[in-house]
Amino acid sequence: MTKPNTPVQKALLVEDDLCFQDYFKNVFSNMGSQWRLDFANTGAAADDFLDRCDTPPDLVLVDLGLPDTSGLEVIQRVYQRFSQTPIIVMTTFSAEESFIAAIRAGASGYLLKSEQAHDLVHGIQQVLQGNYPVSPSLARYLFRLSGSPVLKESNTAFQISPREVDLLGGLAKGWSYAQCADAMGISLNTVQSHIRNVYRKLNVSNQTQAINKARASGVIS
Amino acid sequence: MTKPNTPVQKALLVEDDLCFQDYFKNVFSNMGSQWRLDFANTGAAADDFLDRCDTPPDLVLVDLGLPDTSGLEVIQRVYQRFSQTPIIVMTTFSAEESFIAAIRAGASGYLLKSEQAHDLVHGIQQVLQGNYPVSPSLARYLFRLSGSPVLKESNTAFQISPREVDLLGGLAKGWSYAQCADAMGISLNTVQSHIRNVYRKLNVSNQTQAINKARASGVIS
DNA sequence: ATGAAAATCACATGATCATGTGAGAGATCA
DNA sequence: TGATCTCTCACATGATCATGTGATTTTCAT
Repeated sequence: MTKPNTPVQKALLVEDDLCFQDYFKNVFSNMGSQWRLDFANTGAAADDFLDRCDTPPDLVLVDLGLPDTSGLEVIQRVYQRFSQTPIIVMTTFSAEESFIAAIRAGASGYLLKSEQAHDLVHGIQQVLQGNYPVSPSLARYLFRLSGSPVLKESNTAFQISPREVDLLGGLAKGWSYAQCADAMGISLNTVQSHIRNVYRKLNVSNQTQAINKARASGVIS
Repeated sequence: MTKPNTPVQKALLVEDDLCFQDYFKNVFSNMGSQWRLDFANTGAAADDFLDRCDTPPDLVLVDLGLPDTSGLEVIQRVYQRFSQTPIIVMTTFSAEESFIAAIRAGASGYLLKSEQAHDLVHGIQQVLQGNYPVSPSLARYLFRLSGSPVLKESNTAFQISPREVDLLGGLAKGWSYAQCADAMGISLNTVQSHIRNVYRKLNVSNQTQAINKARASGVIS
């Protein structure tokens, strides 16, 4: 498929975890063809890079757990600017809800970081060939999704409001409702009201599940 | 310092995260001298390796977040067997409590995984030269510690039992007490009994705090 | 062998959380 | 303008969690 003298292709990795940056240097060294890897630690850095780009990148890898801005926004901006560039989403957890949102934002594939290195290589190569790879555990989810009533619920990509994020952040630190109420300057009743809405949006029924799901979706760090 | 023809030194990395294993291959390739890296995914695998060792390893790196057994136990066994071998502890988070315990168990240094690669190289080289490196954020903690009443509290290195770890694992997944009880095959009363002991050991007063502290100490992943 | 710690259970009670219903003020968008 | 959403609050109730006291068995190290 590839000519003897393959030109260097360039990829952008939007990822704040240094460990994972190095991991991907390794993954790309096993990819067969020549690759130049650029890194962006934050959404802002990714924007900078895209501004300075004269030619579209051949591949963009986005982590959904970025500190400053949602990885989804990065995907949207990349897609708006370079609609032909394949975008692969990666998350640490199996965040089913965010999958739908990521694909809608323009992602071409969705891989879990926990995959073995050669599976990642395979997934990336599939994207470059025009396919839409997803991790096995997500594929199972999609299978369940098709034609099931679950579709409607998960279809509405949830939107957690700023105050709800504040609250989740407090709870994630181990604060009680009363402490969160104090810190946020609202009443205990209001905290419970927010929690009720968060649980509905995330489709969970206790704190830990909510925190886990919020983390998995990149809502909180 | 090193002769022109430096002999190959061998290091053991006790770490279950594949990503970090790759990261360390990279770190060691920047170390200057020749290194042979061996890996152990679990505490049991580390024991196996040590049994088969004819000569002591030149360096042991231990992750405190192993799945089967506490990293502390690995440190103790390495120290008992090869008291001259430098042991470096690594954790993802800044776990002040476990620092004291790790040093007592025989560790020579304590580094955070979030450090830059060249800082890790530097820390490792310091250990090999007989120094006791710690990450900057931990150094701050130690400074605060000296001569402060905090010492007594953190001095009591907590030891979470296997069953307690099981329970924390279930809770971290978002399970209720009843679900944990079912999964563990014990009564709800026993779950509450375990929780009471965990809270006392970790000095916390709710689930999220316990999970956070357990994660930070490498008790659960 | 004696003490310490782990693991198991019971009973009990107050605190906190989860959930339901309802409602008013403000912002935004069609 | 009406619909929708966020943010705020109140009242209420059942479920779950946090904590105390006490007890038995097993295991493990001194």
